[in-house]
Amino acid sequence: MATRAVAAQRGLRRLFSTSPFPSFNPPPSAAAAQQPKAEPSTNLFVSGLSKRTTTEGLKEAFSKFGEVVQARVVTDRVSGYSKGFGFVRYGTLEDAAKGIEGMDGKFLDGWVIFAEYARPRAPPGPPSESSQYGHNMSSPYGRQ
DNA sequence: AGTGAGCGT
Repeated sequence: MATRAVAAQRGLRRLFSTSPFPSFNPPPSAAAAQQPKAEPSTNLFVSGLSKRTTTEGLKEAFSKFGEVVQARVVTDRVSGYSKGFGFVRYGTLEDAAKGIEGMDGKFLDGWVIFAEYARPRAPPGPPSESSQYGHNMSSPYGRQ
């Protein structure tokens, strides 16, 4: 038997084969905490990247399926090494969809990569003192 | 660390 690499990703799709109780309805709020399919977005989250994969390599790989406006491989801020995942932004939603269908589960630099719609980075909030990094060089004033 | 799931400088 050949070893097959099954892309299990993060979550498992639970299928409802048959309803044991036809009188009852499936729980509406049971799995409503998370959408099975991410909302269409021009931002793509790409994981499973090789440590050797860089931003231009990622952009070149995804540019074959659409116009990549912005691409970035997330690297450590201190060392500068790749964390193994990155983000790709297309110009349109359809190009983003083609990019996912074209690159998800494919190989890049010897590693299987996973492409999906990325979540919103951060909600546009008011100027707050919240800082994810050490220094808090806040300039709350002069902000429009 | 060469770390291997994940959502960003």
